[in-house]
Amino acid sequence: MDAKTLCLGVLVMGDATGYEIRKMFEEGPFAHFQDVGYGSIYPALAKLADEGLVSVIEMPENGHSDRRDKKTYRITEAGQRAFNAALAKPPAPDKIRSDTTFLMFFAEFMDPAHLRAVYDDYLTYYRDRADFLKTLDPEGVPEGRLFVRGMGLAFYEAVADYMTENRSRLIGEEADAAE
Amino acid sequence: MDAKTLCLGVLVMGDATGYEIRKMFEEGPFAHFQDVGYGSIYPALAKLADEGLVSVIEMPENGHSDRRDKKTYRITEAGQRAFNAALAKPPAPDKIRSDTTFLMFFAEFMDPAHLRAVYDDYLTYYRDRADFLKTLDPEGVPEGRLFVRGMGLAFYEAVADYMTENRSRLIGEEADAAE
DNA sequence: TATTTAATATATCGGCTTGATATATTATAA
DNA sequence: TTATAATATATCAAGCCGATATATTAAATA
Repeated sequence: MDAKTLCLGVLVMGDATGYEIRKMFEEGPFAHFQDVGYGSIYPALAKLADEGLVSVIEMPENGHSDRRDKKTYRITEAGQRAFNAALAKPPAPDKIRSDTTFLMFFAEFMDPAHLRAVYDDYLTYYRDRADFLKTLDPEGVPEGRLFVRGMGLAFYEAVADYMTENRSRLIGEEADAAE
Repeated sequence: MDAKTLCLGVLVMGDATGYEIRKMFEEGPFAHFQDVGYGSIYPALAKLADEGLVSVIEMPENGHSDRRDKKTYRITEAGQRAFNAALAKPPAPDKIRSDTTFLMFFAEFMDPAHLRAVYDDYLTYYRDRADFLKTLDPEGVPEGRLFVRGMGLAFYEAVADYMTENRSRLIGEEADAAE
């Protein structure tokens, strides 16, 4: 899924600036299964505007502001069609990059204290992500989004539970005593 | 984790060609949490050789072969040190790219038959991956690798179970009847 | 046996992404 | 009032990705 399609996906849900699009992937509803940075978003929006798939609204509501540079993007009808076409294509296989898992794979080569710190940070992160998803209100959210949210929760909890139950397999007592 | 470190990780487990390194990430023990292609591996191996972190053995065992181009790589002592140093650094956060999840997020916009095909392919893939991990023999495998294998299994099963239990939320009966 | 297909193996290249950085404004907190 | 955090756009070098080209060797099929 290229940056252009990801941007269109955000824009079908409503107008947004490049900054707001980024937030959707950093901490918003896409955070647990997609990522895209400014370095991809701004060029993608420029191309989409070139192709007529989005329109640019410079400074919408607060008309009297001095702020010249804020640009809000809106998907066009052609953009809607392009997005639907992208959804109709067979998706690429999942791609997961977990450096932490790579470290745990080589646990034998690692300093026990460092391994323990990495392990517990990772476990905390996964538990926090799961807890966060549980706080979200399902009211008025389309079924597709709720389904994906539930799948993210299942995933985060499975990993966190596994790491809680199997911690002693990688983390020795000395490492715990060390702090 | 850059391509150089990933290659070193494979080589600490034994000598390998670029092709064999790739297989480790495509279908081998790293398949469920890392990926790297030829376009990264061959340049990385060249750089590692330049820096003295790996040595190159051209045509090892079958001495009389006509095959001139096969290159087997072996990690050096400096390479071992470089790898240990890479393991000691704090790992980057996980990065997940699931185009299929992105599609399911926008289930409302999709053709039901296509959604169903995508859904069931994905579910089958996850179930197959889980089943495959269960067939592996734990005999003689270091604890770190077994731990990671178990975590992969927990992850695959959690997703497959969720998708089995919640299928009807996204996939209607018409879509099933359509085939 | 001959031929085709699949697997092994190296390598490159354009386009795209990543992560860092620069810059400036606006809102909030101290 | 001042400092800090959040909002916002943009660019760039380095590196990665997917596709492609090429060739050999092993296995399967006709």
